Amino acid sequence: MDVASPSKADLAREAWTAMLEFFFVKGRPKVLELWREFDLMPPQQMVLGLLDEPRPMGELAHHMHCDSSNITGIVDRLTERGLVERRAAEGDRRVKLVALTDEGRAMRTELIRRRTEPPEEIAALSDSDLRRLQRIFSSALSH
Amino acid sequence: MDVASPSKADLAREAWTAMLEFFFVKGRPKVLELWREFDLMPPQQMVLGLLDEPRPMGELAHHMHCDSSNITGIVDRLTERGLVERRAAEGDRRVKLVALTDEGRAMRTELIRRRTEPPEEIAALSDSDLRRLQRIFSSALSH
DNA sequence: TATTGTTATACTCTATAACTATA
DNA sequence: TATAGTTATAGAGTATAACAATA
Repeated sequence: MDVASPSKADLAREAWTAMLEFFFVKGRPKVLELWREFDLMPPQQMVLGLLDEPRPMGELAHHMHCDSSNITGIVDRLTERGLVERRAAEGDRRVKLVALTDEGRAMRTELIRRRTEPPEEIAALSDSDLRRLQRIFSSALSH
Repeated sequence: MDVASPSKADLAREAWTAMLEFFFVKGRPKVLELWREFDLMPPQQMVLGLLDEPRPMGELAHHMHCDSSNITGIVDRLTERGLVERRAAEGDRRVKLVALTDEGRAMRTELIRRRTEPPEEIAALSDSDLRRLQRIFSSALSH
């Protein structure tokens, strides 16, 4: 092993470490900023984000990798804020569909707009870098 | 605006969205896995990660972007587990230094090793992609 | 007076287990 | 019996405000 040319595994680990640091440490202030701006904790933001259409409680729990009992509380709080409502599902009366209210839909749109605003360090990259990132992570998401 | 060549702002937003999805949605199971594996919640992992050397409570709070009252509880729980201890700081008796125990140091090493293991989707990238990622995010971290 | 860290309080998230209504 | 969702409970994270010890 040549010290000047690290193994591929080392290279991957270095790159991964830098990315973790960027997203989970340097990016933390932005998470806190959105939390305060919308007065929505991350799990509430996640539920709002999932509601592109009405979805059953269980489906929300599945996508959030948490127990469905948590979803009850999260949806309760979103309901108290007037952002979502529970509806009956046709065909199975055990199922409750969570649907956005008009206010919830407006907040979801604004939240997504803010969440997807790239930070300066990304926005300033070259077209070549941006295209490469887009390709790498779109591909990673479909694997 | 040509539909086939999106503006740079759009390109940046697309790339950023894919990255957010990859790290915060697709990556969530790995976060939960480490949580269970070490029985350490993310904030406890973060404190352990910061302790490359003994640090004052306030410095931990600063790096975690949270109130110092939270650190009291987190350090209490790490102390009960025998992973860290509070020490007096020389020169200012108000300050308490949080230091790893031997057991804490061993767990920190293992935790960092596991955290920095790149997922398959990254490990499988070409050398060229990996080098590009390394360059982009190292640079982003120093800005 | 100002700063460091703790305590008190309230709310949210998280999991597990027991429960209700429905299938 | 099995499933969808809720309730009960306990532990952890978060913030704010009030406090003790020290500077």
